[in-house]
Amino acid sequence: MRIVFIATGDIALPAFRHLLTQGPRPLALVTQPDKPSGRHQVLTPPAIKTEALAAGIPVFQPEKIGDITAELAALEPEILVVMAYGQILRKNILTLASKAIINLHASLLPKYRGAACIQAAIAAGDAETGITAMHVVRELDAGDVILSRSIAISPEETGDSLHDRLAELAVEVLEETLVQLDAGTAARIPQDPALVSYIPKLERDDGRIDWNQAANVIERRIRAYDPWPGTFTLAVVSRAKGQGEASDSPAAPPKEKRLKLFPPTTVVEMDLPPGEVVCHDGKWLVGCGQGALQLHSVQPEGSKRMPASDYFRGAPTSRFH
RNA sequence: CGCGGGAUGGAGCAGCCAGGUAGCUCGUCAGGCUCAUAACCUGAAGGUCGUAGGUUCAAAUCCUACUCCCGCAA
Repeated sequence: MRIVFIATGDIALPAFRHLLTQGPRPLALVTQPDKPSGRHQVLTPPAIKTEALAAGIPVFQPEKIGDITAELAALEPEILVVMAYGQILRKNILTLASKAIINLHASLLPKYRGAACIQAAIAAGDAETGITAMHVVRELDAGDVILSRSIAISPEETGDSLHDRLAELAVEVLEETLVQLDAGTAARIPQDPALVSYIPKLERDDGRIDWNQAANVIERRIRAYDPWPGTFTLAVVSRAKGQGEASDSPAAPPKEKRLKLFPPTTVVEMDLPPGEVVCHDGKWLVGCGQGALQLHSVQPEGSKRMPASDYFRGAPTSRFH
C-alpha cells in the first residue's frame, strides 16, 4: 500500500514508528517547517521529522501544504494518513490519494472536534475518550467515521498521560483502519450533527484559573492542561519588608507574580472565599466557587517547581486571583 | 544576540537600592514537657552568600565577565 504520512505532533510518533517497522513503509512524511522554539528561539525540527530522516524517509516541510501538491501527486499515494499536522488541507490535497485520505483524531467523534480534544475530555470529567479514524473532508474533523477505539480516563489522568496512551491506541486504530480500507470493508458512518462539539485551540492564557469555579472543575482543568497549556494563577507577593521598620517607601506596590499550578490537587469540602489561601491541618487550601482546592505542587515565576508548603513558607500569600 | 526573573547552612525566603556582626519560617540533632504526638518548651550543629576578577579601610551588598536554573514567548 502506498502511504504518505502527514503529521507534526508527537502524538503521531507511535503510529509512525509502527509503519516504519511493520509497514507499509511510508513513501514520505509531510510535516510543519522547523520553528523557533525554547528560550533562545532556536529553530527546532518536529521530533517526527528527525525520526523520518533517521529512517531514510523523504521529508517535506512546506509552508503551505498546497505548495507541494505536485510532488505529492508524483508519489501516487493510495492513502494519506493525517494526524496532528496543524494545517487545514485544501481541496487539491483532499483528492490526491487514489483510495482515501484519513485522519486519526484523539476523541470519540463527533464529540470534541478541534485541537484541544484531549484536554477537553479530562476537563469535562468524561469517563472515556479515544481515537477516531475518519475520512478527511473540507470541514475540520467532520468526515465520515471509519472506526474508533476508546479507553477509560482515570481520576488521576493528566493531559500528558492521556496523550501518551492515546498515541499508543492510535497504533491499533491505524493498523485496523488500513486493513479495512485495503479489504474494502471500511465503514462510513456520518457524524450525528446533534452530538457535534468543537473545542478551539488552547492558548497560554486559557490556563489561568478562575477561582470562582467549583473546586472539582478546577481540579480537572489542572490535570487536563498539564503540561499544555499549563495552569496558573496570579499571587500577590507581600514582601513583608524585614523587621527593620524601613517603611519610608510604604507605597512599595504589591507585585503580582505568576504561579504555575501542577496536578495533583485535591478537592476539599470547605467554605472559603474564592481565591483566599489558608493553611489548615498542614494543608494549603485555596477557596473556590464551591469547595476548596488543596495544592501540592507549584512553581513561582523565575523559580523551580516546588512543594506548595515550601512555596508558602518563603512567600506568604493570602490571596490568588 | 527575542524579552525578563533568579543563585544566601538540608528546603523555601529576607537582607542588596542608600557597603560596616549571617537573619526569618522550617528541617536535622540533643534535652525537656506529655498517656501520647507531625503539638509545645529549651539548646546545638550546619553557610566558600553561584564562579572569577575589580573598586574600597571594609563587599552578600557597588562594577565587569562567566556558569547554571527558571518565567514569557513557541
